[in-house]
Parts: sequence; C-alpha cells; structure tokens
Amino acid sequence: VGGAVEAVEQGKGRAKTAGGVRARVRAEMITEIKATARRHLATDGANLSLRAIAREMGMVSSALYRYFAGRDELLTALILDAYDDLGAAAEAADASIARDDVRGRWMAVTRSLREWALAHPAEYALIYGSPVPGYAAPAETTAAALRAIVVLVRIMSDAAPLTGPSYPFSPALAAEIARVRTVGADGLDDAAMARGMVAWTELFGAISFELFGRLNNVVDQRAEWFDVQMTAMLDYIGV
Amino acid sequence: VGGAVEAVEQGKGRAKTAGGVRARVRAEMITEIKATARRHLATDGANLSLRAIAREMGMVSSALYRYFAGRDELLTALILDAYDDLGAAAEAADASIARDDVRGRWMAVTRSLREWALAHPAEYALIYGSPVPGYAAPAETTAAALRAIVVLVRIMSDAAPLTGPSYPFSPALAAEIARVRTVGADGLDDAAMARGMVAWTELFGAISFELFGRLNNVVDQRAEWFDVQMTAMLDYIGV
DNA sequence: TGTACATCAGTGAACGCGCGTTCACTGATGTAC
DNA sequence: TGTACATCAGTGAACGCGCGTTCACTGATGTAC
Repeated sequence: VGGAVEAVEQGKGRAKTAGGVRARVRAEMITEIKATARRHLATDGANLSLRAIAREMGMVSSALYRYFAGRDELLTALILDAYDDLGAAAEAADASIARDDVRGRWMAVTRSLREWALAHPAEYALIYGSPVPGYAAPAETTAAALRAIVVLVRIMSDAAPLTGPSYPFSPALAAEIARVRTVGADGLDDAAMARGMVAWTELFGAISFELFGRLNNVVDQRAEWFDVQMTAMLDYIGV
Repeated sequence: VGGAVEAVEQGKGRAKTAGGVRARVRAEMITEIKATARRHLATDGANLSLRAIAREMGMVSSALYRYFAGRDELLTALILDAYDDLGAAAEAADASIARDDVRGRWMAVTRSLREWALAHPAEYALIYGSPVPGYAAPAETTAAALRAIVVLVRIMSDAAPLTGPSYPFSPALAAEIARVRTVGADGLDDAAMARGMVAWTELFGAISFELFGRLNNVVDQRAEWFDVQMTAMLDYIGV
C-alpha cells in the first residue's frame, strides 16, 4: 500500500503508476462523499440519507458501500472530521497570538470555536447537539473531542498559578477533576481546574444557545455578548 | 362549548349529558396521543412518526387527523407541554423554600430543572437540543419558554441589590439586557442582569452536557458537580 | 318524550414518496510473470 | 515488453420496510324540534 504511493511519486504519469492513482482516486471519492454528506447534514439534520448522497453524486446508492460499510460508519467519519476541524481551528487561533498574552489567546480560541460553529452549524449540532437517535458513537470519537479542549487547558496552564473561588469537593469528584488535569494542565490545582470546567460549560453553552435559537428575540448583539461571557469566564478562572 | 361542560356537571350520567362526554373523551384522546408520542420521542428522537403512534394506540393513522392537523402541530403541542411542565417543576421547587432563603431557592429550582431533564430526556432535547430539521417552531413556543426563566429571574430580583463584576456594554447590548429585565426583575441593574444571563447559560449548558453525553468518561459525580457549578453561579451573580 | 337530522370518530384504501442493504453482474484498471 | 489473471468501482434490480396525507365511507353519538 505504501509502495503504491511511492510509485506515484516516482512514475510521473506512466501507466505503471496506475495503482497509486487508484488509491488517490479512492481517497478523493471518500472526500467527495463526505463533502456531499456535510451539505445534506445542513438541510436534513442528522437524518442522513445514503440514497440522497448517491443521487447527488450521480451514482447508485449501493456504490457507496465500496467506501463505507453503512450509514453509521459514514456518520462516525463525519463526526471525527468535525472534531478534527474544530480542533484545528482552535490550534490555529491559539498559534496566532503571542505566547505570553494568555488572555488574548483565550479570547482568540473561544472566538474561533464560535465562528467555526456558526460556519458549520450542522456539524456542530452533530458533535455538540442532542444525540442522533439510533446511533451509538464509538469510543474513538470521544478521544477526537479532546483536541480543542486541550488547547483551552494549555492556555490556563500557561497562566498558572491561578487564583479564584474554590469549593469543597468529595474525594470522588476531586479524583475526577484531577483526571481531567492530565490532558495537559499539571500546573493547575483542583480548584482552578474546576473553574476551567465551569468555563468550558459556559463556552459551549453559549455557542449552543446561539446556534439552537435560544437567543432569538433575546440577544441580537451576539458577537459582543459572546465576548462579554468569555471575558467574564477569564476573570472568573483567574487568568 | 362551555355549556356542554356544565351539562356534564349537572346531568350525573344521564343520556342527555352525552355532549359533554364527547368533549371529555376528546380531551382524553388528545392526552393519550401526546403521551404515546412522548414515549416514542424517547426512543426515536424527534423523528416522530404519526403512523407509529397510531399503531401503538390500535387505530389507523388517518384517525389522528381528527385531533391534530399534522405532524408539526403535534410537535408544537409536545413542545408547549414540555415548557409548561418544566416551568411547573421550577415553580413548585421555588414554592417549597422559604422566601427569604434566596440561595436555597436558587439551588432548589436549578436542581429541579436538572431533575426534570433527567426524567424527561427526549422532551428536554426537544426544547433545548438541536433544532428539529424541517420544523419551524411557532412564536407561541418562545413565550412558553419563559415560564421557568421567570422563576430564576424573580429569585435574583428578590436578592437585589446584587454586587459583582460588571463589563462595559455597547448601547445596543445594554438595551437588550434591559429588555430581558422586564420579565420580572426591575430591581436589577444591567450588570447584575448580565451576570444572571451568564448563569442561565451555565445552567442549561451544564444540563445539556450531562444529557448529551459530554460528561461521559469525564465526570461521574454528576449531582455534586452540578451543585458545584450552581453554587459557583450564585457567588458569581452576587446572591 | 320521540323522531329526523347533523355532527363527529374512526376505517381502509390509495397516492406518491422515502429509506438501508444485499447480490449477481459488467467492464475497466492494475499486477505478476 | 506482452499477456493472463486478479482486483476493484460501479450498476441495476430487488427485498422489505418505512412515512405523511387525502378521501370517500360507515356507524355511532348528540341536538333540535
């Protein structure tokens, strides 16, 4: 398989390289199927129809089974892509700000998450909305969800030590909070990590409220309101 | 119509009262249809099927059209009921605590909202989850959504004056926040109202995280974690 | 009180769609000798 | 380099389902005189 790719690199279009071409065409087909699926997601929600995707691509629905074992596998691929894309947006936003400007990094990252969600509402709903009925997300998806969160945790970690309100936890809850810290924030104490989790909830709560219509007829100045909330969380965390 | 109901009250089962009986049977049918629909919501999500409901009730699907003009009208009825039920739970929780114990009232009400959501996950998803594809919620539903929120706002109002962090708002955002205040919190200033809206976001963000699986493999001590978050919000608001 | 008529609930068939998945197959492309 | 064989993408038909909504209808219940 790896050899086929090398053949493409060396062969410069000669017939011998066709094996590599086949692999590349296959990858492009998968990309196109997912792109078409994403477009359908936008109008039909998670009621993803393989037949509709095939129809739009001008092929017969059974052909899709060459690429995905079924509807659920396609859904899983879309979910993984969405987490990855969201995570990449967060990383790019973080990288664009000077390391020592931790507040600036927090605002840039949270804004980038909001903007990604606004630009990809259906994909956001897929990963942060109500669960798709009849679909059980495989374990790999929960790992993929970490990517964006790690960026946020690192920012907090870079700003440590943090001071702010703390609350008593049972040993069991304290252990769980400590476990969250292992994703990249060893420098934070339990109380700071807990405040970070409060902010995490506020962040996605705010994005979901906006996207799912909870702000309709309530707040129209949405970018500003989002910034207010995220600034409030910064202060609350103690950054 | 009102006369028919009176006839039932007076007639004590005689044949003449059959008109009132018809109206009551009709109301009972509507209740039963909605109850069946709610049960289906739990397994199939918002992909509510009129045929499946009719089948379970032992009737033919077209018979449902005697009671609801179509699928969307049934969905609307379920949404209105859900908001109402949620609001009633909040009001009951609030009423169970001494008036001057504002912190106790806040905790009782927010807990009751979480518990309602856990007991009615599908209905919660219907009103606070991702929008149902192809369904446009009529304006009446946004009014119904207020009931639970008014309870929270009143608690804050009863605790006024509140002190806490404040942020600069544009005049446009300030006007929107002022408008929110009119639902029953005239005693609050803009900054306090904004903090309340932050808490509102955190509250439903926390419930949604728990219900939609975002806490899986992260936090298992959920009731305690919820209390921590809601206590944090109380302090943040300044109650 | 008794009877003629109107209202209403529910039926059953039909229309015109949709779906995921399987299977035997054709024909093109890639591989091994 | 040329040829025989293997791989693979995509087809088209079929299976066995599902759905919302409309419509003419039957038969029971309620109403007006």
